[in-house]
Amino acid sequence: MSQTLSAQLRLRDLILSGELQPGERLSEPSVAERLGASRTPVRAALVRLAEEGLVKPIPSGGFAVNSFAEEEIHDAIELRGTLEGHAARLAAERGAPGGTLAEMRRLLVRMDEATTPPISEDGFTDYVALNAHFHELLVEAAGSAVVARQIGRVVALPFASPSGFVLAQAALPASQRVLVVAQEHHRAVVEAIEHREAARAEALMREHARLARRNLELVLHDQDSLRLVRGGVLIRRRGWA
Amino acid sequence: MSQTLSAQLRLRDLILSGELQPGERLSEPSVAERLGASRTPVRAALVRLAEEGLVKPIPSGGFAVNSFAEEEIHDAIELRGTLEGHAARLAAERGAPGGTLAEMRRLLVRMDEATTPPISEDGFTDYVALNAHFHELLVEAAGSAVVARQIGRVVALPFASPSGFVLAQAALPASQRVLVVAQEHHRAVVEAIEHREAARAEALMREHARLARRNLELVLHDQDSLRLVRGGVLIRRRGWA
DNA sequence: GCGGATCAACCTGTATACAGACTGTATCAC
DNA sequence: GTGATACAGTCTGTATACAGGTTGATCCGC
Repeated sequence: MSQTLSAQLRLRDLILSGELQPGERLSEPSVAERLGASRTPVRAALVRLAEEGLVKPIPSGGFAVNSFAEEEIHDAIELRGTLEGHAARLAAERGAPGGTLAEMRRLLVRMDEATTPPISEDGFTDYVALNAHFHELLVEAAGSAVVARQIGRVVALPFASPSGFVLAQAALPASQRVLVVAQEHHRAVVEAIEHREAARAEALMREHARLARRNLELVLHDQDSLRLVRGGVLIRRRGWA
Repeated sequence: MSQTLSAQLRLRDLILSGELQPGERLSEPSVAERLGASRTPVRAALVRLAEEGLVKPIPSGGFAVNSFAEEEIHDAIELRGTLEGHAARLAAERGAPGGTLAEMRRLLVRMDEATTPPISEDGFTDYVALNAHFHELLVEAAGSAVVARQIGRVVALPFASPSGFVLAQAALPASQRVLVVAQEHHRAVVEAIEHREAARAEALMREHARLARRNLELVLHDQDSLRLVRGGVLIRRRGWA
């Protein structure tokens, strides 16, 4: 693996885990020393993380760890809903590849299994992985590289991703009901794509993203569950320090 | 200005003007010599152009000038429609800043003036600038940095931008009618945002982008007008070499 | 004449040196 | 005590050297 990629991955981890605090300046020499690389790959990694949004350029040069207002995350999730709705609509209008749809149906069955009560902790973990895969397949079903790229950029922020709040939400009382509804959305959108019901497919994915928005609000006011959200340390809560 | 930024801008110009052919490999030393900079800022510029999409990473390392299939541009324009629809909906739902709306209304008047028949060539040029500004204001009206950033990324490709085909279309017979319709969309979307008619605002911007798609098709089969499209040389036409 | 191996040129990825700019602190004047 | 200023440390942006790998061409064998 290249030094640049390695630096990018490890730096991302350091930021998302909170080891590097939001607002902290990331000077190239210090990061280079910490990662055991030279400045050149570190700089390249910083540029890419800035593209992702985890890191923000400082006007006078260099980068600092970014932080995110509650409203921004709100917007990012809603935007994901619109984009996934766009993808679902395209898939329905143009027809999705049979193989992709078949795989989505297989996933549905496995997600059902993972979420039949009582849901174990492993069940939740499995669900997160399956859910992520399902959303990837949805993008694939749209058959558009342009759309895939764009969705990839929104989802790069972990708390905007489809599984961002699932694990944290598992600790909350309403978790099972939310999962049931989410799973119903999954099932319905596959059906809508199969039946070429474009408007329905689009509306479903928008509503689906709303579940994440609701989870965001619940989790934000529960210090403990927020710790379970990857990158949660980067979130600035309303009326907080 | 930094060497990196300068290299980025000039390299972009070289690519969009067709001086660097699609598919051509851009080796860092050759580009550096051509631009009179060293490899370091050239490499940084290439990374950013790759982010924009004008340049594509080669598996074995380095970059080549990218090219775009007709379908990709189709998809990019439709995606822009969805995103601008999203922005218009947000503006209507949340309420747009009064100053922004007022400026949009002033722009409408000036665009009317630029497009009252007979439309001069200057009229078209003016319209392109005003139209670009209008679309920027629409994004501003949504009041979401996340959305603005995302739209900015789609619009970075010049043929996916709101004014991408206006100039080329000016050479076509149906140009005046298209402009009348486009301008009606502009007027209606401002009205919809003012009246908080979110669904209408969204639908209008989607339909608005469809005009660009129609222009794309017209222009693609007219070699002469294609030359007027910035970045037109990068477009791979269906069933062409 | 054609396919494969060898070799040379070139290119990328990385490390590092250097100049100019910036930040923050400590000192001095008021 | 407060504000401005000078200075030192540090950082970024850039140039350049070097190693490993890739590409393309030439030459040889069949």
